[in-house]
Amino acid sequence: MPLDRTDFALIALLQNNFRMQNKELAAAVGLAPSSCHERVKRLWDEGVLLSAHAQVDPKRLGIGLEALLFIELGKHERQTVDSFLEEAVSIPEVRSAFLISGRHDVVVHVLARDTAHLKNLALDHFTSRSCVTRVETSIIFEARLRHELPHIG
Amino acid sequence: MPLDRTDFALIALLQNNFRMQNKELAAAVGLAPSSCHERVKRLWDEGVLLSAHAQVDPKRLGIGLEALLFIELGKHERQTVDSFLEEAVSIPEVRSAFLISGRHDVVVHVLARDTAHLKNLALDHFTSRSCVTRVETSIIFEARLRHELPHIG
DNA sequence: TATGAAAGAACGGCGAT
DNA sequence: ATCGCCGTTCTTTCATA
Repeated sequence: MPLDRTDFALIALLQNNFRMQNKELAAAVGLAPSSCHERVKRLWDEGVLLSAHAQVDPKRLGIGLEALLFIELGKHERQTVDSFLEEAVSIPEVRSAFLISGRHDVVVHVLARDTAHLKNLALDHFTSRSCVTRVETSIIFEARLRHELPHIG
Repeated sequence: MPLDRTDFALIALLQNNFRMQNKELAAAVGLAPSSCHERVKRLWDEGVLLSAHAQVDPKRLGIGLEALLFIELGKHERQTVDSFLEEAVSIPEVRSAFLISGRHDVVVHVLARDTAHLKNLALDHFTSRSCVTRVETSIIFEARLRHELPHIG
């Protein structure tokens, strides 16, 4: 049940490149393909590995602009907050939504074609909502992502 | 070169579930396996598909806490900003870093074991840096992610 | 471009160590 | 828990329409 060094190695490899085949994986961690296959299967079965996703070039989908929306909510009741988050993430242009402590209540990462599209997005889906008291929009100049989570402890 | 309806369908499917096999994919878009295979290969060759990554349960890696750090920089010269971003994303606990317009300069998404770990992270890697004039830390209560990008236009 | 068939490679389960 | 074996399945190429 506890993960060992080999498990962590496999997890790191698959986070960085899920296209790797079992044979390569096995070689990379110094295991026979069959043993490696079994370990990876166990990681799926135990829920350590949750899913896998392809990453796509946003430009090729017509996305020319990304932004963060910093949102303040008027009410902080559970119902209000939950449904706001739920509806936010159901908007296609929304990539992620974070409910946070501090000055802002929610941060939303959105993708848009251009500034006109972004404006409509902000106005139609966020500024206009009754539970939203304030929206601050920040254009993303550069985004750096890391796909590998640290293993702590 | 331009993407058609089938390409978009394949892209959507692979973003949501990269574990899908070519055979399933083919059935899902109504194509023979060989035709489907060729289209997916073309998407890789043309750079529409960039990479694929496994998603891991953070709890299983000892991560009990996520936070956003809102950072203000003293200098906004290219060199300062670039190297700050570069070094930020090279910290294992950093999941993403965004250079943005507006009140804050950089938003960093970090993962930590607990609040003590988060404190050290903030103090050692961010507050202490000479180019950083201010760090605001927000705990993430809830994070919602979407893996499928919208196709616009 | 899409397809079906054929060759090649990988998967996935089993028994032994 | 690891390994090698082997039948099954999928991938991948190619000739054809």
